[in-house]
Amino acid sequence: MKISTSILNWFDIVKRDLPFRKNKNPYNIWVSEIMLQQTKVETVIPYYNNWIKKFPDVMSVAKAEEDVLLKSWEGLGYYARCRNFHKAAKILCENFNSKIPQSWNAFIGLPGVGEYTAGAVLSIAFNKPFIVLDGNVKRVMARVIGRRKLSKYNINLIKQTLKKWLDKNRPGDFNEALMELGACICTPKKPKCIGCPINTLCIAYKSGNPLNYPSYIRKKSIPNYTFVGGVIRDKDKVLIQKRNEKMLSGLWEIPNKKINSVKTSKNELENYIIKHYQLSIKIKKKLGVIKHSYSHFNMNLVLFDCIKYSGITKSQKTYKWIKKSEIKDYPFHKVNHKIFSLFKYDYWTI
DNA sequence: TTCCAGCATG
DNA sequence: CATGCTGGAA
Repeated sequence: MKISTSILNWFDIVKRDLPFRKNKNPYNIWVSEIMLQQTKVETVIPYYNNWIKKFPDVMSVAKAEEDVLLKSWEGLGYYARCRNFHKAAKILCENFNSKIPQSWNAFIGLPGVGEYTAGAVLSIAFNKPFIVLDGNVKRVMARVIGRRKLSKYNINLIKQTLKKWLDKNRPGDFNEALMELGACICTPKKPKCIGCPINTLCIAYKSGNPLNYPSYIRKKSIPNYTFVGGVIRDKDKVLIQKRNEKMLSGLWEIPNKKINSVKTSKNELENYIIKHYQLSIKIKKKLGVIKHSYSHFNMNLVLFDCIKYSGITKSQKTYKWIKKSEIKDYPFHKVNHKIFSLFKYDYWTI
C-alpha cells in the first residue's frame, strides 16, 4: 500500500472534529491557519468561532477598524498576525474583488502569508498539490526517514520526499493527516508509535529511540528585565496608553517603562509621567509585582497605585482616561489583564 | 519555577 | 538570524 494511503486511511477514521474542519470555505481555512500559527488548537477554537461569527468574510475584515479586530484577537498573542490579516483583507478587497487568490504567487504575496500558510490554505481549500512543512510535519518526517539534524540539506530532503508522497487526489487531506499525526501520535515527548499507521517503515521507531529524532535544539537563555508601571487614578478613571512600538502594536496598557534598578522605580515612574503627560503624580502604595514571559525576555513589572496630583491630560487618540467598566472597549495585552485581575468590583483600588 | 511548542518578517 | 506572545506541561 502506498504510504499516503496508509496515512489517509488512518486520518479518515480518527481525525478530530474541529470547527474549521466543518467546511472548505477558503476564508475560514485561512483564518484558522493564521490563528494556528504558533498556537495550539484548543486555544484557537474559541477565538476562531467568535471571529467567524463577527467577521464572516474578507469584506467584513477589510471594513473593520484595527481596534475592533485586535479586541477579537485579545489574549491570543502574536498580534502582528491580526494586523497583517487586516492588511491582507484590504488588499484583497481593492485588487482581488475580495476573492482569495488560488495562485501561489498571488497568495504568498499577501502580508502574513508565508510558505506554510500558502501551502496549507491552497491545498486544503482548493485541493492544490502543495506540500506543507510545519513543526509537526518536520518532526514526523525526521523520524520516518531517520534524519536527526534539521539541517538545510535534510529539510530539502524532507520536502522532496513529501512531494513524492503527496496524494495528488487529496493533497489537503494528506497535509492535514500528516499534521494530525504529528499532533496526536508522533508527539515530541511521548510518541504513541504503537498506534501509528506508518510505524513499520519509520526509521526512528525501528531504531528503538524515536525521541532522538529530530535532535534537541538548545534555546538561548532569556534575559529578565524590570519595568515600573503606574495605575494612575483621577477620581473613578485611570490613564491608559496605546502602544506604537513594533511589539504589541495597537494594544492598550497602563503607562510603564523599562528600568535598570528597582530602587529608583518610584522616581523613574514619576519622571516618565511628567515627561510624557506633563502630569505630576502622587504614589500611594506598591500594588505588587507582575510577572510575564515573552518570547525573548521575561518581565517583572513593579506596579504602583498613584493619584493624579496636578496637570491636565485630556483623552486623545493614544491616551485615554477610562473607568474600570470600559476595559471591555479596548484591546489590552496580557500583562494588563493580569493587572486588572488585581482589582475587584468596579473600583480601581484593591 | 522553568521549560517548551510553534510560523512570518526584516 | 533575531524578534514577536501565551498557555500548559514538567
